[in-house]
Amino acid sequence: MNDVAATGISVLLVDDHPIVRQGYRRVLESQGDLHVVAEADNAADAYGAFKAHDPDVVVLDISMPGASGLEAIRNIRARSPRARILVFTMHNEAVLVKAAFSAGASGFVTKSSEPSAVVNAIRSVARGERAMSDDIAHILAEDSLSPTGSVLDQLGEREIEILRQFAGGATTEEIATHLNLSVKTVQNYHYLIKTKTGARTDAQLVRLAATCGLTRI
Amino acid sequence: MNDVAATGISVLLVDDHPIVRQGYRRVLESQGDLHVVAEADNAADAYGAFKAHDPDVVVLDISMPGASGLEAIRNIRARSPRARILVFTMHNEAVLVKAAFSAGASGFVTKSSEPSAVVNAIRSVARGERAMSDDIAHILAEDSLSPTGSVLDQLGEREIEILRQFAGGATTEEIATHLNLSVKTVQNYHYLIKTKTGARTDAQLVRLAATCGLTRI
DNA sequence: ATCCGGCTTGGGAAATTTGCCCGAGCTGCA
DNA sequence: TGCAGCTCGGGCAAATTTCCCAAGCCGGAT
Repeated sequence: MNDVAATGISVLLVDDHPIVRQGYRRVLESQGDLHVVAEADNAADAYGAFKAHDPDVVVLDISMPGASGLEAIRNIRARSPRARILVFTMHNEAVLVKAAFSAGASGFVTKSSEPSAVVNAIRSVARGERAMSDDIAHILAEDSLSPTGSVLDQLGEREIEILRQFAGGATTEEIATHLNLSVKTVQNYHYLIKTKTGARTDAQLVRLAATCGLTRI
Repeated sequence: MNDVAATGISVLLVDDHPIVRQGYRRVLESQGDLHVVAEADNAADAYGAFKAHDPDVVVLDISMPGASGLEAIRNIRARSPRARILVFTMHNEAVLVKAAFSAGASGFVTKSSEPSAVVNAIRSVARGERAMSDDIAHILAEDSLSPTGSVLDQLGEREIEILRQFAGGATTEEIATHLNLSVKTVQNYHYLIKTKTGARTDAQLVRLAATCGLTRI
């Protein structure tokens, strides 16, 4: 491996919003040492782009249609354990953060962070360090202290993803398509989530998701 | 800068993610005719910034924490009816689009749009035209409904009451009992409300009720 | 090595709800 | 008088939800 510090840091941007990618690209490139060598707008393309360009850092938003972003992380890491992945998203739920790290992410930064925090996180991750924004650290700290787990802790990763999409207004079929599952499976998850959380109504489910920060209203 | 009209279009950016604002700013300013004169990261500051800078166009994401973005639109328009507001968000639910337009927005563009579509929308809005991205036009076309009013204006007294209880988490039977109606009638109202508002999902209904202040979450 | 438990994925079948059509009573209004 | 709109519910096919079950997989415990 050559010296990253001398040549700069190559970045693969993964986000489903074209304009957002454009913006990030400009912000990162204005730093001088960061170079966006490729972009992808979905989890499926992310690994292809990674393979083709072998970037130092992958910056990706985990809230994408198609396969879950967590899926993408595992995907990339399974084939390239050296990969450095920085999750960059608007979500800040403790369960999500933990899921991302255990999936193999090297860092987790929210979009509420200052641009400087984001670029510093990219540099940290490129050096092989772990990185997270202050708000994430705070949330993880609180979480580790609280004896009463959030309701979401009872839910598996898939369940959380489905709950998020459901609360966001997606139909069962849309979720099935996004996640490449059968409608039947999504229906079963829907039911499972309700029983696990104790919600007796779809509306209660949405409120629950909202109060847990899974969705914004 | 003497004549704004001759020198380009001044823009106020409202989005709660600093990095995202940075990115938009760079994308817009690279166009030459667009100038970001101010930014705000919440609905409350948006009007202050508007008053201070009198921009030609306000570009804002309605999915912000704190006060609803719709609130912000109404706020600005109430005091400055000339204001041109372009909603720029990742959401693409028909109910939200209609709510935004009836709140006084001049345009609605999703973040899935190409950057060129976004800047063109800004130019259109600056000229006083209405603008929306193709996906939004498609969604509204499908929706193909009555000329607007606030979404709640289409609903009768009973419908609103039932929507409130439903969004609050009540079961169909519970609502029927509370209001002394047959379950069948409540079911019919449920259906009616969905078709009238264009909500395709119970979750969308809850979100709608929440954004209209019918229920708190 | 083996077993256990949990996650994920779906089948099946009964129960319930939805989607959409309908009619009827009531009110206000032209 | 008549129309229009809200309120209330029946009917019925289609879809969804509700439960229960099974199989594969994986990680941890024995």
